[in-house]
Amino acid sequence: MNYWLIKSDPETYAFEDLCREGCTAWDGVRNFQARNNLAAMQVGDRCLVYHSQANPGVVGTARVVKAAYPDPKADDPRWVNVDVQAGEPLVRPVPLAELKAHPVLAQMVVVRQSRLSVSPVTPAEWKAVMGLAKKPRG
DNA sequence: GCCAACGTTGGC
DNA sequence: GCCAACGTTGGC
Repeated sequence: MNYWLIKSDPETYAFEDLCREGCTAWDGVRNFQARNNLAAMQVGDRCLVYHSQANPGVVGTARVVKAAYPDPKADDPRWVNVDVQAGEPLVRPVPLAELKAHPVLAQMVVVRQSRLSVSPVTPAEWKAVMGLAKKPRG
């Protein structure tokens, strides 16, 4: 099982929207690197859901329930979607500033390459984020 | 609103 | 194939 981070602008589609829907197609990715990451996802993989823009940070988790398939809205079938199911909101969201300040998490792909919308997460990074999410304060 | 990083486009 | 110009994204 692998870990990933999927990014969304909450004004467009927030984690709360995913929780309300229960499950959604993660679509609209038009970047090769992000596409390759989507294509590598397997059913059962876990995702951190990250909000960009105002208050950037990790806000919740999700699970991959359907592996990559062509994005019906794309001209080119090589652009793919996956379906994800809402997991749990983090007890305390972890802001980007805390990722940057953390010795392990500062190395996360999303921190180093802020424009990449789908990125891999290592088990150690996942664990560290979950640890921070349980702390009452940074 | 500004700027940096990055991707894409188009001229050559 | 190179590179400058331009557009987009995201953090601050």
